[in-house]
Amino acid sequence: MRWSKTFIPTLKETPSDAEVPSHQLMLRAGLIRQLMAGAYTYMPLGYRALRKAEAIVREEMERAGAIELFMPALQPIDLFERTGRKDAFGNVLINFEVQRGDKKVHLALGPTHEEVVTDLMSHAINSYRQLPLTVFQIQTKFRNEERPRFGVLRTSEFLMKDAYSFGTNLEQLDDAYQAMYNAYCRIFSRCGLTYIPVEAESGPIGGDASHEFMIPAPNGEDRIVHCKACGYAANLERADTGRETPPIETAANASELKKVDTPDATSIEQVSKMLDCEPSQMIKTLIYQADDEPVAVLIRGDHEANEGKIRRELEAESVELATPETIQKVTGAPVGFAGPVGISCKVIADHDIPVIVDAITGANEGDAHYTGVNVGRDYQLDTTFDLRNAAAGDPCPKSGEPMELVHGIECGHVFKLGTKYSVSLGADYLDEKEKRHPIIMGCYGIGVNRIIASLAETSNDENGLIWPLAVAPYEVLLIPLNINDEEVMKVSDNFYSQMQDAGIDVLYDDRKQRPGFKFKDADLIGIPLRVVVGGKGLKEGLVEIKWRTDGDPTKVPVDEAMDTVNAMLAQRREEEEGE
RNA sequence: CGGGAUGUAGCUCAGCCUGGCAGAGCGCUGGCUUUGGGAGCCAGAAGUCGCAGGUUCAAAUCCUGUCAUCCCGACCA
Repeated sequence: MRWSKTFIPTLKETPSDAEVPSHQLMLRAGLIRQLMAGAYTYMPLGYRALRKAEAIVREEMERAGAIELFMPALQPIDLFERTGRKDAFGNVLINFEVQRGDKKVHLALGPTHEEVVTDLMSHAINSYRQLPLTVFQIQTKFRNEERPRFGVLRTSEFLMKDAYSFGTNLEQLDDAYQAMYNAYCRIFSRCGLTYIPVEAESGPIGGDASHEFMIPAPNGEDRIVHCKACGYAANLERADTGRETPPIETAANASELKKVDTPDATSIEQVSKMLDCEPSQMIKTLIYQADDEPVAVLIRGDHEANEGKIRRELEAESVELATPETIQKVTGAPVGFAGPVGISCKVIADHDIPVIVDAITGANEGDAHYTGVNVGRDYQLDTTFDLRNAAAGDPCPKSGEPMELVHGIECGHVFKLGTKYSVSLGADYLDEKEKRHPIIMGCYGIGVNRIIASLAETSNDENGLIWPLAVAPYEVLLIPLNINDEEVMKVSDNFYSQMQDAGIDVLYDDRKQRPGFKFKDADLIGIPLRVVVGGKGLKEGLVEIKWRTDGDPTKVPVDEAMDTVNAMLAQRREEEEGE
């Protein structure tokens, strides 16, 4: 493609609305343009990259045995009512009524396609002989994000590859899941991304029934803990910590229990400021309503309670923060002054609680806290639990080594669904004994835009983007330095047609611009291989070839240049595949 | 939905406090020169100062409302 004939509006300055690197660079490199919050046009260069990523996804899906189909984005709201997800999605589900003759039809724009695909299979699958089956599609999804942000990382309309597996038993589900998991690893590595498969919320099936594929990036929305030693990684909410119950005994040097006035100080922050202490010295006493029973949960002041873990330890159906009335009843104090000393309900504590010597807690009395609170003497614990979110430095549950906190961009998710949708939408099959069973399903998503955005986010330098060959909009950027120089143009035109003939994706910068201008644009858009034809070099019979990441170009005789380019591309392709 | 910020030329921004001709750089158009890391000179085009209302002789500037965008939080397949 000739640059002069395509449409690549690069920007010298960074638009003020863009904050994260991917957004800034994609805008500046002319890959995208914003229409409104959460909706972007993919410009020719950006769309080429997107389509290359899409092609890799498609290839690997097919290699894994999945079959491509294409479902409607417009869906009847009825399907979401039957699965209960109209309420579950709430505002996120874009839905509206349209007039059709004398009827009103209530439609939704698909945020995902479990309903549609399950409905499809409920009609199309009758027998166990038709299973297992995995289908996929690559299609635009719609979600009314309450807050679209980070440019193209979180949008209300996005390209997603979604696959769904159908099987008769757990072995078939495991096989499909494993096939998808492996395909995802290949996809992300072929796209040149470093990725971490992360254990995620596993739902009703339990075990390792769900993984998210995270691209580590400082601006990622998700926080995960990661053990470098053994590779264990999990969502902050999901992650176990390898901590154990410490000895529960009163410290020998414990100070006296004292009540101090803390007027209006109801938060950890306020109390720590008023009493001039660290939040880690404090015990947060949260009163939860676990089903019908109020329970006090003790968490260190600087930690975050994890309601999922609390619910599991209490074996409760539901856990939520208690009402002010309940708190008043249990603690005898208004909200913000609860503490374990003399409280009148069940108390459970996190592992980190009993080791706090001379802790500070609420006094179960308005405007007052205790200092010098010590386990065994002032309050009693039988044992302790893992009740909080994991934090940097926590020991890994597998290796015991300290874990690090990593921010990540969620680019893929594999999930064992079980029979949730097949039951509610009546997708059954008959087994060999003519017995009816719900089909066992799995679902597997990849955000294709996020592959591109993650690359922009993580693969760049101060001059611009750096594409891997596999996803780059073009593989080679051919630059004649002076289009008024006949000799330069003769050689360049010749290269251009030879490259096209060789099947190389080449962008030909035939614009009437000064060399500096072209070099700056070249670095900005980050095409992997740059071939420069200039008057000076030609006098010695040389052209310059350089990877985007190289410091200096290699000078090559004109008649060897094509061979060199082909060889360099071939080698790089092999390296990227082999990763 | 709560908190914060910003809306002035295609882009980056000044002007607003203290009301009085609508500004600069980049980009764009034409011309000449230049041609190895975002060129120089000359001449131009380009704005409903987000929108609506109010105060005033007079509003980009002050007041009220509203919309949009960005950031933090809440929420989130």
